[in-house]
Amino acid sequence: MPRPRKFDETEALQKMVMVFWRNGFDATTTRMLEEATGIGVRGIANAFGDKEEIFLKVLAVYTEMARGVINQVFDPPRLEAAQMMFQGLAQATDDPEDVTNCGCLMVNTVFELGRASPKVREAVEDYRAMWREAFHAASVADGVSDPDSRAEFLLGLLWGALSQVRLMGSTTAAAPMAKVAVETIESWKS
Amino acid sequence: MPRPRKFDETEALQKMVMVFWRNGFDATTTRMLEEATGIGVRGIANAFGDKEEIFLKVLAVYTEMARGVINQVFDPPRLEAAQMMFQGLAQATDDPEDVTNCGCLMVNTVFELGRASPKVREAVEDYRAMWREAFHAASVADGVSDPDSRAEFLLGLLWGALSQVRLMGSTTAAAPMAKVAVETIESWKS
DNA sequence: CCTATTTTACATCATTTGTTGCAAAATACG
DNA sequence: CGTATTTTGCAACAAATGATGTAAAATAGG
Repeated sequence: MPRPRKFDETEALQKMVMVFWRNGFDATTTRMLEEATGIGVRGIANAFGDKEEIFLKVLAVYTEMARGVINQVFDPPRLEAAQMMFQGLAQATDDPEDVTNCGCLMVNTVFELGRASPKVREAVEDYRAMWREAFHAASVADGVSDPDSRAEFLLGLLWGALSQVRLMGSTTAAAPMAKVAVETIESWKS
Repeated sequence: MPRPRKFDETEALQKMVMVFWRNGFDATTTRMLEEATGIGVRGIANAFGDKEEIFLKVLAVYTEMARGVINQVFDPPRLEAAQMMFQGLAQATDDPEDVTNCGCLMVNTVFELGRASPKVREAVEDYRAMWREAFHAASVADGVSDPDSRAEFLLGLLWGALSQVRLMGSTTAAAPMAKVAVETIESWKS
């Protein structure tokens, strides 16, 4: 009985992920979301709620994207997988418009919103927990001592490297940090 | 002949440094600057210019503050000084209102403004160059090989650690990264 | 075909916020 | 004491922008 939607929800969400990823929360205007999705403001608000609700849905999509990568690379969970993550992170992208040169949406979000929104903070914490667990499982699988601390350290190093990417606007900026990360992990083995 | 100012310029600037440091550029409103300095908007604009000009002056003050610390700690320039920097960075502050728990104004600024303002970006680059040179001089003084890369790496690690501070809102968040930084530098010696 | 229900498009509203105009106030010099 | 010049405070302005009201449009079921 109702009039059907003219757009695909998940497709629209993915487009909005890119907009927020590239511009952050504040700098993303409703007009930009209109242009990116082809949907009017009213339609967006009708389907996804207000700006914060949209952003939370965007963060959820982003988290699932990352979860997919993690599940793929950390199968089986190994420290080598962590090394691959760091190496891949610092790999140069040919396309200057590549969104990965914007760093990580979660890292950037924390800097922008800080502790302003509890729900956003919660989403970021969940995201961090996901990575922490991946690193922890890898540490356990390779039998290193004190996997808790190792995981925490790797998480910090990852976020630091992503900060560098955002700062310089290029994934190559993380190369020095990635290099030492790989060497450090290597020294943990055996 | 002119009417004299009711406030001290450098004192007002230092107070504004704290406001921007704690809240960032966008979240800092003219009203907050009024409240912090006790000067009206008109007086601030009259003395320092518009918001971007104010911010640039604030960045300059911040840079000089850091330069003072660097000159003190890196005298003489030694890798041990770099180690002390990292250790001090991760030291817990008793006061939860301590502004150092907000991370580094320069790091936070890059995340917020990105490449929006060329002048701001230039100020950040100058700030980074200052630290890079300190690390470089220390590397040269201790005779390590490839001081250029070492300096770049230490700079990246420092910014990564400061990202962690901002993220978690506490200097203790940088402890794991500071620990590995100290160990890594230690391994360079001899 | 008619109707109920949702979507859509357009416009408008309300709020925030950086900026500026204007007149009064204050001081140093002649 | 008078005046020139700057500062100050109040207010209003202008722009950006997220949100919303309203009516037309579209579709599925009766």
